[in-house]
Amino acid sequence: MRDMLRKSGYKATPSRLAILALFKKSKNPMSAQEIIEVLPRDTDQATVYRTLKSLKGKGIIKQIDLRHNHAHYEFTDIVDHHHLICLSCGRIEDVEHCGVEMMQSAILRSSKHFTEIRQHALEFYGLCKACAKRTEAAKIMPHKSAPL
Amino acid sequence: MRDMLRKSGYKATPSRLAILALFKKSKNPMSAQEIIEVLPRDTDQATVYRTLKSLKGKGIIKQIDLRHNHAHYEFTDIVDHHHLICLSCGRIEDVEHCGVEMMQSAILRSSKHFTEIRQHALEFYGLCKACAKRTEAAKIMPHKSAPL
DNA sequence: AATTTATTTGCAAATAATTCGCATTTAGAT
DNA sequence: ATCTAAATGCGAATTATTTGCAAATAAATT
Repeated sequence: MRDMLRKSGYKATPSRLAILALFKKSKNPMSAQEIIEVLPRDTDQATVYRTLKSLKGKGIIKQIDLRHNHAHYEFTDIVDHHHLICLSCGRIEDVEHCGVEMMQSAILRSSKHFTEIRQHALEFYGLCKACAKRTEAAKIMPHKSAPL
Repeated sequence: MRDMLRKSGYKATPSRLAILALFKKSKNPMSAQEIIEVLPRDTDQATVYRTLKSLKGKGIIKQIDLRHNHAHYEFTDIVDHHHLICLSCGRIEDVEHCGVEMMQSAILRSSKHFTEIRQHALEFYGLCKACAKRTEAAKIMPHKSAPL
């Protein structure tokens, strides 16, 4: 962790180490607010936002869009993966090994204006089993910070 | 347009018709602010946001994540497509016919908790030719409301 | 170990982005 | 032409994120 920060040209401060530790152990993407709440109360929100931006800039974490009205972030794994997100309860499940990389060269070849793809985001929105069961297809009651 | 709204159970008001017209003619995803600015000054921002939410709820438009710090929306086409987004200048190009639908049944089969996929989002972030040319690989100067 | 300095932090206040309550208006049904 | 539920405008509230600046501190240097 320390080294990871130093190699990126950042100082290894307690806040940053704490935030990185959080990311390492959390299995779901986290929002800035979630991090602020979980963190021992001595780190200011400005610091959290600044840290997220720095880490994102170096590719240590990446931003995920869950269609809530704020950003989520997660540790950048070796294995790139994507997400299944329940439209009703917000539950998240990882999807490993998407074949998207294979599409990229084909996409670039047929693109008028682009030469290079550096990242991609792929999320699936649907219903988890629990919600599908208690929900007649049409009537979805989205959770508090949820989409639809 | 009128019918589209009525069939969805909404009244066909001038604001809504104007917003739908905008979506129909715009080739890029639009943010709430862009819509508010372009619209003749007699539609309130609250109305715009409410309309976006309604249209999104019925699937008439869909929300797109461009990693700016606000949502974008675009008309839901018959042909589903995705986007190439330039990390440097923000330029957007459409990508037609992604093969993602074919992945969905495989994904559901191997999922522990999900039974149904209703939507997906797939965006590619990279560099357009112009930016790739004037930018030494490492130093990207992101545009105002841009990511990285 | 003490000193130095460029980074980083906390705080408080600013700016964005989005939503809400409520009185008034209006589309579309009767 | 009348009625009514739905939609709008307005202002104010919330939520999300960013900024300026003085004080604190990690790590390089002596």
